[in-house]
Amino acid sequence: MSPSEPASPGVPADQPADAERPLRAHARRNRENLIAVARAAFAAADDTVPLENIAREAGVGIGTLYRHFPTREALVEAVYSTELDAIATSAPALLDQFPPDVALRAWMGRYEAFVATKRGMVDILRAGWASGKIATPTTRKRITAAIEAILTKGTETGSLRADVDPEDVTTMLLGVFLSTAASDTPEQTGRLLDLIIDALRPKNE
Amino acid sequence: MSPSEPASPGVPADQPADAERPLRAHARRNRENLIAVARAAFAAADDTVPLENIAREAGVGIGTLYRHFPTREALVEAVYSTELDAIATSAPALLDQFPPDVALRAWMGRYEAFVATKRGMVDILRAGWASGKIATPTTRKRITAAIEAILTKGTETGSLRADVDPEDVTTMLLGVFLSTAASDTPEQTGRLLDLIIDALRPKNE
DNA sequence: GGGAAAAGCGGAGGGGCCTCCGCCAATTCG
DNA sequence: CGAATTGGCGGAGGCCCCTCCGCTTTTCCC
Repeated sequence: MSPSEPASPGVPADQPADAERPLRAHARRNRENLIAVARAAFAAADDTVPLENIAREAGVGIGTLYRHFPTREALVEAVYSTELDAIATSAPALLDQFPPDVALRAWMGRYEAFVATKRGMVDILRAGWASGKIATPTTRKRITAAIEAILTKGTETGSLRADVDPEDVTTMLLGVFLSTAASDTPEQTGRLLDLIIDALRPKNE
Repeated sequence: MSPSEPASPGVPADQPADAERPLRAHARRNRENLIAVARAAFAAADDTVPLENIAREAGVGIGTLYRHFPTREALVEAVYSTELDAIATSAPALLDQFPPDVALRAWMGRYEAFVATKRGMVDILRAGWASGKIATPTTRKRITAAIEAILTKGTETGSLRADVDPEDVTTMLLGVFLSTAASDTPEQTGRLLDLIIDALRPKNE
C-alpha cells in the first residue's frame, strides 16, 4: 500500500517511517498508549486481562484497540517484539565468544529465561503460535534467522549437523516452551534444551 | 462397553467400579450420550463446537454437560481416552517386533498418526495440556508409562540412553504435537520425531 | 405403600470476546 | 475561507462460556 522508503535494509521499521500523515500522530499516540498499558497489565496480572480494561485504561474505545491489534496475540507481540528482537540479535555475539554448539545452547537458555519471566505472555501466545496462522510471522522469522546463523557456523566447524532445517529447530524450541509452559519445572526445561542440542550434534559414525 | 476387570493394578478405572447406584444408570446414559455426540461433533467440525450444541443434541441441558465434564478438555479426554489407551497399550507388541529405538520411533509415529486425524482435538487440548494443571493426568501417565517401558528395554540393549527421564520424553513429544498442531506439515512432524530419537540415542564416544 | 431425603437435571444470567456501523476531526480542493 | 472527503474513533450488540440455583425423579426407610 504505502510506498515505504527502502531506508535501512534488514531492519523493517515497526511503524511506517515518519510523519507523512499528521493525523497519524493522534493514532500513533493511541497505539503507543495501548502498548504501554498492555505491558503494565501483562506484567502485573499473570494472565488473561480483559482487553476492555486495557482499552479503557488507555483512554480509547474497544473498537480502537481491535483496529490496532486485531487479535489478542497481535497486542502481545507488539508488546514483546522489541525484547524478542534483542534476543534474536544477540546470537552473533554469542557466536563470537563460543563454539557454535555452546553458543546455541546459551542462546536457547537466554530465550528460555525471557520466556520464563513472561509466563503470562506464553499463556496468551500459546494459542496463536500453536494454531499457527494467526500470529507472529515476523518475530518467528527473526528467531529462525538467528538459529540459522548458528547452525551454519556449526556446520562449518563440524560441531553441529548440516542436515537440519532451522525452521524445524524453531518449531522444536517453541514446542518445548509450549509444553513446559505451566508445569513449572525450570530444570526440566533445561534438560529438554539439552536434548535438543544432543539431537543437533553430528553422530560420529 | 464396560471391560473394567479389576485385574491390573496401577490402572485406575475411568468409572467407579460397576453399578452400585442404580440411579446412576440414568446419569450414565446421559454421560455416554454426551460422549457419543461429542465424538461425532469433534470429528465433523475441525474445531470449537459450541458446547451448548453438544448438550442440546444429546438431549441434556448445558448444566448437565458441565457437571459431567467440568471443562472442555475433560470432555475431549473422555472422548479419546480409549483410543489413546490403545496406543499406549500397543507399545509392548512393538517392542517384541523391533529393537527398542525402532520401536520407539514407530510408536511415536502411531501416536502422531492418531493426533493427525484429530487435529480438532489437539486444538482443544492445547490449552489444557500446556497450562498443565487443568487436564489429562491419567492419559498422560499411561503415555509416560509406555515410553518408560521402551526406554528401559532400550537401555538394556544399549540402543537408547539410560540417563533420560521418561517424563521428559513425554513432554517433548507433546511439545512437538503442540507446535506442529496447525502448521500442517506432515513431514515436518516426522522430522521432529526423528530428531527426538536422535537425541535419545547414546552418543558413541 | 407412602413420605422424606438425596441425587441429578436444566436453563437463566452475568461476563468477556470480537464485529459492525454511525459519528467526529483533520485535510484538501474550489 | 468554507465545504466535501477521508481517516479514524468508540460503543452497542451478538455469541459463547461457565456458574448457580430451584425443580423433578429416584431411592431409602418405615
